[in-house]
Amino acid sequence: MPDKKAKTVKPASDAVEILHRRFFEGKPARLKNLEEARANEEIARKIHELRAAVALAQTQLAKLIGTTASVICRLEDADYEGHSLAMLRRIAGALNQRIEIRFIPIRRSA
Amino acid sequence: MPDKKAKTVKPASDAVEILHRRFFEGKPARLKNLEEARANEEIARKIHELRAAVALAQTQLAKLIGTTASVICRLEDADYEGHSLAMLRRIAGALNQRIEIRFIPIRRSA
DNA sequence: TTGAAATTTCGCAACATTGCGAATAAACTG
DNA sequence: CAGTTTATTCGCAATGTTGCGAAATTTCAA
Repeated sequence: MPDKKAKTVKPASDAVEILHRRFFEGKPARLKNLEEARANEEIARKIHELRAAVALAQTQLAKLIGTTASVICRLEDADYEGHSLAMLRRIAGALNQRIEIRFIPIRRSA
Repeated sequence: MPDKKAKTVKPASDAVEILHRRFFEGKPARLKNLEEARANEEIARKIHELRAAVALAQTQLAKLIGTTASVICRLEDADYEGHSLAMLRRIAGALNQRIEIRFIPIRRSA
C-alpha cells in the first residue's frame, strides 16, 4: 500500500472512510434495526390494506399470484423480515398496480 | 467497457416503443416481462447514478456495504434480474438514503 | 353454541440472491 | 508504451426467500 500523508490532497479513500464512519457511527445497529423493522411493518401494512381495499381473502389473492394463503399471511405479518421486490411486484401486478422504488436522502438532524 | 451509457435516452425511445408495441400487442405475459425488464434496468441505473453522484468506485461502495466490487457491478448491469429489497436498502443506508416503496395504480387499456 | 370461512403458525424442500475470488477487459496516468 | 485503477464476467458455495400442506386459532353469521 502506498503511503500517503498528504494534507493538501484528499484521496478518495478518505472520503470512503468518512462515509464508512458515518454509516457505522451515526447509525448504530439498534437504530438501523429499528428503521428496518418499521419499513417491514409498513410493507406488511400496505399489502394488507391493498388486499382489503379490493376485498379479497388471503386465499383469493394467493391464487391470483399463484401461491397459498399461508404465504400471504406471512407477508402481512408486521414482524416478517423477508420481504422481496419479486413478491411485491407479483402482488402489485395481480392488483393492477406497479411498484415504484425511490432513493430518498435522509437529512441527519443534529 | 461494454455499452453502459447512462446519459440521455430520449431520442430512440419513441421508435423503440412503437416497434415493441406492435410486436407484443395483445400479449400480456410478454408485456409484463417487458415491464419487468424496464424496472430492472431502471434500478440498475439508479444504483449507478447514486454511486456516481458520490464519486465512489465499485470497490469503495462494495466495502461500505460489506461486499465486493463484482457484486456491485452485477447490480449495475441493466440485464440483472435479481434485484432485492435487502440489497437496495444496504446501498441506500450506506449512502445515507432510504428506500421508499409505493404501489401505484396502472391505468390499462387506452 | 355450532359450523364454515378466514387467518395464523410451523417445518422443511425448492428456488433465488448474495459472497467472493480469479481472470479478462477497459479506462486512466504518466 | 507500461503500470495502475476500475469495471466486467464467470462459477459455485452460502445464505435468504418462497412453496405448500397441515393443524391450531380466530371471525362471523345463523
